[in-house]
Amino acid sequence: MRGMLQKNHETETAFIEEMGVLSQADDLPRIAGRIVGLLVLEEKPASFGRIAEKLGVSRASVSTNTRLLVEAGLVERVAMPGDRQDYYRLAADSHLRMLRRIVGRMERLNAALGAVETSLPPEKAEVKRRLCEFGRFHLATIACLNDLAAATVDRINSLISGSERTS
Amino acid sequence: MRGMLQKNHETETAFIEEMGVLSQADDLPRIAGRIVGLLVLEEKPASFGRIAEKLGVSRASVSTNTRLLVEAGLVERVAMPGDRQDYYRLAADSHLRMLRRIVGRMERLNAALGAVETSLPPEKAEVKRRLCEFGRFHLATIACLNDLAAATVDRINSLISGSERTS
DNA sequence: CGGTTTGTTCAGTATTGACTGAACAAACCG
DNA sequence: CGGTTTGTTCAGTCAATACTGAACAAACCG
Repeated sequence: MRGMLQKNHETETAFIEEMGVLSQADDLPRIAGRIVGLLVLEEKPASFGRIAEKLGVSRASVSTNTRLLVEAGLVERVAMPGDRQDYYRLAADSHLRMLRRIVGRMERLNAALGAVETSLPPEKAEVKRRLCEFGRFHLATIACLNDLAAATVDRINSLISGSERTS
Repeated sequence: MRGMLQKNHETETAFIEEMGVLSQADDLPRIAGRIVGLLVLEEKPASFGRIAEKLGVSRASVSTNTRLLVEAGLVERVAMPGDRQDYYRLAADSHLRMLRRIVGRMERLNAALGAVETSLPPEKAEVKRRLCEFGRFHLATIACLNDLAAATVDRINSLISGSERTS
């Protein structure tokens, strides 16, 4: 039984660390990703102090990274009545936000791509063709992800209307 | 006219730099991304020396990063008859490879996610529900991207069979 | 009020890993 | 063979930035 719990704990930290690594690929500090990972696994909103303690990081880091996450819309700050501490939980649409971040990056690349394509002299037909294909591919990916986002919005809406959020 | 060319050059370097930044989000050094950007814009396969010169980086960096890119399947090393230098060009399916890298990362996260979900005690129903939704979302995204990949494979095949690659 | 708890900010440290230079290996050339 | 060109490798440097500690501000409590 003890072994079970230990193993459980290990997989949890593994998951949290994995989220941390992943976050680096998303222009976010590793701690930010670990916070997200922790919040995914938390039953109730987690207090500022709890986050610092559980992850073993300074309060400064918690402050900075929660701010980043709230700005990115991935995490929500919630107030607990009768407690002065700040509490945090995953945003209901955190998936969407992550998706939108990816899409945003692709769109930025696409803009640079379009600019260079139009500024290219006509004799570079082969390069133009390649750029065009590149752009087409990106647009297809963006469209695909946007569809997914729309579908997810629907799912969330139906979930929320179906059963009210546990406060 | 001179201004045109200048502007053209600026957008090209802007594009190359953008690719460099993007590559960091893909676990690749910035120079690797810049090499890809350069190869996108090159009419013919680019020589080892040309890459180093155009990007203003050391031969060591070119060597390391081309190796990374070839290993990742994003770039191909080609031989030019009568020239001892190595030449590089974009892989025909470079888009796909990038896509697969993204999918691979999502699958890795999904594995950690599944592990923690099964190891979780039954009383944490809310967390389980959240994890399940998270996983479902990832699976949907992966499926979506795989469809896109399949479609792209078709496009490439038809392109190749339609007009032979200009050597 | 002073004292405590909580959160922010910022200067400084520490770490990570990209990038380089130099030494090396290999293939060509005279 | 020596000399040249090309590519690789590796130790070391450098830069970017994540993270911390400490000083600070703000809100609460006695």
